[in-house]
Amino acid sequence: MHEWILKKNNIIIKDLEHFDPIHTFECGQCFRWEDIGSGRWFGVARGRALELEWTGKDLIFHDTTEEDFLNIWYPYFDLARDYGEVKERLSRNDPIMEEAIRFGYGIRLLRQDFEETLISFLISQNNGIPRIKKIVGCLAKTYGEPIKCSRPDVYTFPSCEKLAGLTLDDLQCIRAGYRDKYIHRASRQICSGEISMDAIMNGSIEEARTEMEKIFGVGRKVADCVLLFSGIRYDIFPVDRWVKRVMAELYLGYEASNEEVSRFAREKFGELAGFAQQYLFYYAREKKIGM
DNA sequence: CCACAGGACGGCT
DNA sequence: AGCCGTCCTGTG
Repeated sequence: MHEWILKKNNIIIKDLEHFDPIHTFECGQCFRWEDIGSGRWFGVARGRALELEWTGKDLIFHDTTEEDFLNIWYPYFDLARDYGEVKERLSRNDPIMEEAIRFGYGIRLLRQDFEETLISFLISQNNGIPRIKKIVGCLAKTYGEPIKCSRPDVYTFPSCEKLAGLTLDDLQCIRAGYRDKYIHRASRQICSGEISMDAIMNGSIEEARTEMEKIFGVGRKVADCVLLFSGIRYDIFPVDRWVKRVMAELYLGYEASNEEVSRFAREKFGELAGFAQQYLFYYAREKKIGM
């Protein structure tokens, strides 16, 4: 447990290591955090809004309660994990990974809400990050619940229950294109109980993937992203174009199939494969590998 | 005007 | 089981 202090309505973790908001929020795992300047970021997660400040060594949670800090933000930012150990184990005998970690040293894998992660990554397919953020923001604004906080016009991410009640026509306004039918059917599948959350949460990796891929619009890539970014499992290595190219250039020497890249990485990085994927993804984008 | 973007579906062989 | 045309929309 990190030491923290409560000062007025703010909670401060002093001298936090292995964190940088740019690395964490810009590594492709989340779409609702915004740089508002002066080291501050504003985001919405798990039905709460938060203004986060990073001084370079202290992390400040503005206007929050101890209860929300402990129940929501501590797990959300994966603060219980020893990232020093993760990095040490990943970079042992691996100078490539050591270099990648030097670039993205402040990455943390956020434990995001399952439904939000699912819908967000359905939207992500065949789309760039700016447009994903735009659609997700519009979805929240149109169908989420308003949140009272320091900033105006802030909304929760709508639940699948809410989305399941909408028609395709209702979804047209978010401009998600052909993905709107994925949102429509997927949210209904989640609510109807057709999808076994037990298989996803507690099954083997094969069982979890098979169950995820029953969801309309979910293929291997989206399934793996949701399993990783909602904190269900970490021994998983989502392969997209970027990761495929960075793996070809840094490790394999040739462009292997997604399946082969994923197998190779899971064998090499084991239970830390998910962390390795994030360091490599961030590194690939920073170094523009694969453009 | 056309290519293509951080995929998946569905129909074809 | 693998290949490939197609899918909305915004941006270059």
